[in-house]
Amino acid sequence: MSRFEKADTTYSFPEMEERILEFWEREDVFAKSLVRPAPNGNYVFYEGPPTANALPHPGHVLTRVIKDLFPRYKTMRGYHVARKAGWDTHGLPVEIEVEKELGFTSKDDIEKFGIAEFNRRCLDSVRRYEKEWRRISNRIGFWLNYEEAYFTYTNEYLETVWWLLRQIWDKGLIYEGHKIVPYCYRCGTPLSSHEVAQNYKDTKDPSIYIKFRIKSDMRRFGTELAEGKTYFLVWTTTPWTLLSNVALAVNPKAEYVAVFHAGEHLILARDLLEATGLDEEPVVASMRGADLESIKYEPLYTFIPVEKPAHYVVTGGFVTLEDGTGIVHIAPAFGEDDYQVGIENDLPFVCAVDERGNIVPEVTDWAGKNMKDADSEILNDLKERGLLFRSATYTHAYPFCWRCDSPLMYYAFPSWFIRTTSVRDELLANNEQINWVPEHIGTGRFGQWLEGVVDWALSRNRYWGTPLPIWQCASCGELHCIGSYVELQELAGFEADDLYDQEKFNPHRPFVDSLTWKCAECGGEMRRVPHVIDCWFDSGAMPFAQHHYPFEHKDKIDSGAQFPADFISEAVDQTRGWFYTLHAIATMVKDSPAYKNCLVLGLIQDEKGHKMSKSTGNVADPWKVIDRQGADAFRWYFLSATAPWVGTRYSETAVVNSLQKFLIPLWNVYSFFVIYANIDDFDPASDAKPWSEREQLDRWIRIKYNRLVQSVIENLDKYRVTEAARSIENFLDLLSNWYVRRTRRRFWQGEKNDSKWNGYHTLYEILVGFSRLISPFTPFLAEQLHQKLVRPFYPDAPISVHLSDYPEPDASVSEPDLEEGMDAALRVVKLGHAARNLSKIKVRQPLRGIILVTNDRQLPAVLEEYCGIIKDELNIKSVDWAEDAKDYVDVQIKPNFALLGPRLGRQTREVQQLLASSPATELVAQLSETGHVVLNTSEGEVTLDPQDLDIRIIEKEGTAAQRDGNLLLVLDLEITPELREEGLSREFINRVQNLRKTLQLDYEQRIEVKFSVGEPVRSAVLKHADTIAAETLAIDFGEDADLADEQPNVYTAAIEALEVLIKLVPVKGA
RNA sequence: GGGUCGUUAGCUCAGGUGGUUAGAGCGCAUCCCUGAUAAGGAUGAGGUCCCUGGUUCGAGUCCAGGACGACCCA
Repeated sequence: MSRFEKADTTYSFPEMEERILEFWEREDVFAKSLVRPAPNGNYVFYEGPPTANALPHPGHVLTRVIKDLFPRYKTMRGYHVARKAGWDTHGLPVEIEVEKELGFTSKDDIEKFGIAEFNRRCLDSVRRYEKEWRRISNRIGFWLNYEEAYFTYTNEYLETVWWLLRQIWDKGLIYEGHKIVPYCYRCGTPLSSHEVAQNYKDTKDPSIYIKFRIKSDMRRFGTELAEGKTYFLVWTTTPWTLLSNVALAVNPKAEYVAVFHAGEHLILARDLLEATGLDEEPVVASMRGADLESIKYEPLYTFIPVEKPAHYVVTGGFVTLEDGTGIVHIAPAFGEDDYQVGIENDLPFVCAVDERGNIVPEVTDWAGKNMKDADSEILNDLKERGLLFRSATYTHAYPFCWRCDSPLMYYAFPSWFIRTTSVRDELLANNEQINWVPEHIGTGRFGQWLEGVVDWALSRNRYWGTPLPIWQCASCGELHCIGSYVELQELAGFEADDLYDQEKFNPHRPFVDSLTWKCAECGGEMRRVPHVIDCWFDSGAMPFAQHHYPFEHKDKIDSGAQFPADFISEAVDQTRGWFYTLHAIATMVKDSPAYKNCLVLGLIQDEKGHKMSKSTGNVADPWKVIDRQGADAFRWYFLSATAPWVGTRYSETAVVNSLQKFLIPLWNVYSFFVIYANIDDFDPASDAKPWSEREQLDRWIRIKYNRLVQSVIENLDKYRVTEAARSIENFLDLLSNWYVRRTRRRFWQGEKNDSKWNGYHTLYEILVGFSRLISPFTPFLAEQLHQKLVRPFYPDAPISVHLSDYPEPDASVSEPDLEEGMDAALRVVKLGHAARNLSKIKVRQPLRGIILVTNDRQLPAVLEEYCGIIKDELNIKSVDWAEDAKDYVDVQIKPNFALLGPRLGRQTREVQQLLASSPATELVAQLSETGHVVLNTSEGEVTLDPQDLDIRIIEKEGTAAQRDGNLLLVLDLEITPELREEGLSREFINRVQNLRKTLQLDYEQRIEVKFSVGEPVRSAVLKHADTIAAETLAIDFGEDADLADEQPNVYTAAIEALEVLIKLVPVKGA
């Protein structure tokens, strides 16, 4: 009868995991973990909502592994971790996905198709991907509360977003302005930077130099310039923007000159004289850019009247001297820099081109023409007026629309902004309260971003998103921001039975666009502005919106129960995404950080170190590895391989490595335990001896285990995942390769004695504790151990390992002598194996002994109790300490640099040389006689005390010796006839054991053995017959000279080129 | 163009506050162990610690400049 379920060594981890998933589902384990007693209160985790517009890739799996680790850990440590799932459902990425499906190329297609239906398709798409995300999240054991997941498109969520916007509105932080965006006039849509980056092409544009005639008095720069024939020379590649020119910009620090050319004076940067071919002309004046500020010039065109002062020189650091003339023409409608300059100098906003790329009617000469087509006509006009200095063509990289290949234009769109610049100080102050892991993100990437924060461009000219809740009066321009559905209903007076059922009331476009009311000021019609908002605002609103705050669950936020978060974690690309929007909204609305600890993950790269992306097609499918190696292997790889914030090169081989390093050895230890516990019918619930009565090795592994618990908790509390995982690996190595290895013999003993029972109890307790310790890391294998080791014996135990308490370190577990001694023994054994290797004498051959040499006076006493283990492990008869070290070692003396360096300074090097050139033995003799060493240096005598010297022992040439620091081990290589016979008998045992294994005999199967072999093996085997019989479980053992290899049950083997015949017959019923 | 991180063995990565023998795992070679082992152990080969300069008695480590790579932002 077996108490423990057999643990095959040919085991499929993925299959085991599938069974455990079923078990979790059947028993509803996650739900049960949520209602566990939580004496330590809440640990708040925010799930950063994935945008459900594509399949998850390995990077997402990493994020989800980390996001699972801490909630599991904290739950087991007595916290309640609510962890609502969430999905980011709005936004351009989703729209593009649907546009692709429907084969759309422009916004017109969407409007023809119908916004309502288009939005419905967006929702369908999101739902579809959400299923895939749930499937993989579930498979890797990422526990989240999907039952109560938040979706950013729901009425509840959206209402909170409106409420938040209203709070920000009430603070006067929302305004309308212009945003320069890359824009395709054919598709009628702005493009995101990602789209722009897809289609840069080399293109030919006009390269023209134009003269702007100066109106101001230039006399102060020289009398020659007073005559009115002085011009600014300006370069541009977009003649059509000249229609919208309102200023010229110079670099205030650069040097400008006026040159005389063809009867006129031209002003440009000195550095660009040669590039414009004016370097031969006489320079009549020179000035700083700053001197030119405010100088007025005649506008080239006056089709559009300006309502503010314009057409003068401004200064700006962005003006470079790399090409052109060092004087830049400014058209605020058509460039980011230009727009900023316009704001800073309060310039008028002139826009001579409409949204379709055509010249506006006011420009009577070219009204209705496409801007590009107007280029040449404008050129001709300037030429006729004598204002064109030179024209050529110019080849440069320029972005084109990735859909229709039209050249993009940078166009100033009316947009709504949040004035985040006015809360910059608060953003920075709240950032101080966040613990960033790694630290540099907080001060670097994130902190610097906050310092240079710009106003948040909030609106988007799109369809599938949270509508901007701002209504404007068509007559007087009065604005109103809506903060709740009730308010909207009162104003707009629509019918809805249920404001939270989208069948009855859908706050999305197009319905919301139809709601209007009379302006309170003038009686005009209040209409909604047409925009939706940036979907990043949605995700940043999740701390509040996931609870429909403040309309419901007001207390969760106000009491601090679910705000701010204790922990969030996403990849580094979220720095300016979710990390920022969470922070900005929380700061503006609550003047608080939104999260206390933020673990920033590196990006997962492909095998060549490049970011995985859909467009390059190097995205690995995580399912392959999960199906083949299992989720635990995947998880362990991410958690142990490298620091999570360092980008990791991902490959299946790497996952296999981590499987072999951790999961397989652990499985083997478990399987070993099960084999012997079943043979001996071990009952874990039986009485265990107190630790004080157990063996050294048992107490030692418990000490190491206790240290492990301490280390894992310390590291996890600091969010140091890799360190925690590595300490687990190191412990497993000690458990498997020292504790189990050294304990095996105890389990092999035939009778059931205390020593054996102590071993079972110890290994059992360690394995059970270990399973809890690793359960946040590898939840499946941990569960397997719990189910097989604990549940059958302790009916009252939690039904899942994830419902048990996390191990706590036990301060009373400490035996410094034991720990030091065993560690030293390990060190000696390592040296012994190394020495045996050098001597090429295998461990099976017993040797007389080892001689240890050290100048550590404590070591012999420390090691005394552990000589038995050393002898056994190294297969030697004695461990001796050398009385006279000189026979085995030489001495090497070096300065103790850490002490002598600061004291001697420059002399250090000379002392080093003197020590190296003096015979070490003499120095040692001097030291033992006088207590110090005196050296004659060029700068006088130097006296060195023992602590100033680093005395090392080194092995003499030609001995089978190995050294580790100041411990040297010498192997006695002489093999006496007795040792030789013993060695041969062990060879024989090995052959029989190999046979047992080949024949797949049960571990306890008794056998009958006959053998036939020549000398010298024969007499060795006969001499040690009793031992051989005992070791191989042979109840009948003897020589049979008549064996022949054709006979049944007779096998051949070889010992040192000598053929051995062995007849092996299992004994029935024994 | 600005910012952040990185560059250490064939590969993947460790190397608080500077201290003279730079480590681990994988891979390779040789050997050992195996009555838990798809395992494990040992030894070996394999390093201009990206380059240049500086600080220092002493630099993989600190400073400056540069090269290359990745990412973010213009």
